[in-house]
Amino acid sequence: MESKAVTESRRGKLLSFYRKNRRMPNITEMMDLFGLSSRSSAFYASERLIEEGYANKDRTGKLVPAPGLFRVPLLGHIRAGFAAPAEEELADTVTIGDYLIDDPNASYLLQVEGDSMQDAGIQSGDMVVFERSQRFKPGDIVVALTEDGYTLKYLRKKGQTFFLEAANDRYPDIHPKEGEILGRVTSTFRKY
Amino acid sequence: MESKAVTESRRGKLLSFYRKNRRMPNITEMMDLFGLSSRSSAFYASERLIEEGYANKDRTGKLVPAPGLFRVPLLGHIRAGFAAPAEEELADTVTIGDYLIDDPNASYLLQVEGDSMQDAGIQSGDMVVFERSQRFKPGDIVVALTEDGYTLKYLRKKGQTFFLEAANDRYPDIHPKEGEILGRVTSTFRKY
DNA sequence: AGCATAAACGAACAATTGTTCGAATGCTAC
DNA sequence: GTAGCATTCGAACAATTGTTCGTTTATGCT
Repeated sequence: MESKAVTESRRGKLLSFYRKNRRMPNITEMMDLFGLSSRSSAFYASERLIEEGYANKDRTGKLVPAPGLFRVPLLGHIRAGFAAPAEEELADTVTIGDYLIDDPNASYLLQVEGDSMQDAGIQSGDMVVFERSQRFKPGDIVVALTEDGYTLKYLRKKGQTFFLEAANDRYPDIHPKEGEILGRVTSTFRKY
Repeated sequence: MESKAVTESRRGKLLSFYRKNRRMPNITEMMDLFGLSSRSSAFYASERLIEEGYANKDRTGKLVPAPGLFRVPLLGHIRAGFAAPAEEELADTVTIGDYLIDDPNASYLLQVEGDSMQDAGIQSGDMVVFERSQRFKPGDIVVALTEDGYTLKYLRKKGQTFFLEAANDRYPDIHPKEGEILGRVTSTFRKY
């Protein structure tokens, strides 16, 4: 029984279709996509894909992507400087966009220039997602709008007063005015 | 004419529907979604959304998300340590998942543990996307599978020999054997 | 061989699909 | 007001939708 392999190959075609058309195929399109010549065969095939966790169906019967479809293999953990074993078998599911942005309506992007947050692992050119809100606490990396423009800094607290500290010794602290802090950095990403 | 505002509010509803159902609504569903009582009104509304760049239509007439639907406002650039002006008006389009992964079939995730790449802005806990291929060059951050497990290192070249260098002075260089280098790091991301 | 199961097929079903049309309603500017 | 435009409505169209059924072909196992 090579059914597993067939279904796996169809997962690839399904994923390609989804990436190209930004929607899942309907039964007729699956027929073409899989090279079948009967719509009922495609219907049968779709049920296999659902069994494998690659897709789901609406209450209306429409095909919808399941998390498994986007699966990017998570190989394991890189331990310390001197590496450690990792379970190649283990595959976990991460949909990166949704993972990085919790509240799409309050989230904004900033591209970082300069080295003020270098010691916090944020380099020049990195993209920063920040959530516009007043719910931040000491230790958070915050986006502040000072008279000079946007800044990225650690929020610190000394006694009752907040101040902004760069993650780079070469920059002095800043004491922000009321309402200058726009939000909290929730994630960052970088492309090489 | 407040059409712009109405359409903008419908974009929100459309985006919510899409995030919830992982597909775009059909005409009937749009009717319910927008509180209209005629399918032809929803059809008309859909054409407005297409005009605004929030959606598109297949050759089959099905609604498909356009890049504008996922738009995350890009506020501007944070310059140097001492901030710089940024055009709040400017909004650019980034679909993060697609942006970070070029070749979905050859890409894998690793979660970093340890501080060996700290000076390269990769911290413990960061997620690393790497592309499994032999096309890498000196200066790339590569994933190597040594006898101790996975390691993340800079690929360097001295004369004719390659070696692996950590972005942290406390770790020594490694001279990898043939075929030990699995691939090249193409992007990283981190969530706070 | 023979049996059992899996997969594909073609025909048919009612329901839903995107779309068009003409008529009504609302709104803004004169 | 009235003229013009944008929007909504309800009805109707042919085409496509997901699904079911009974039958046929392929595959694996003993």
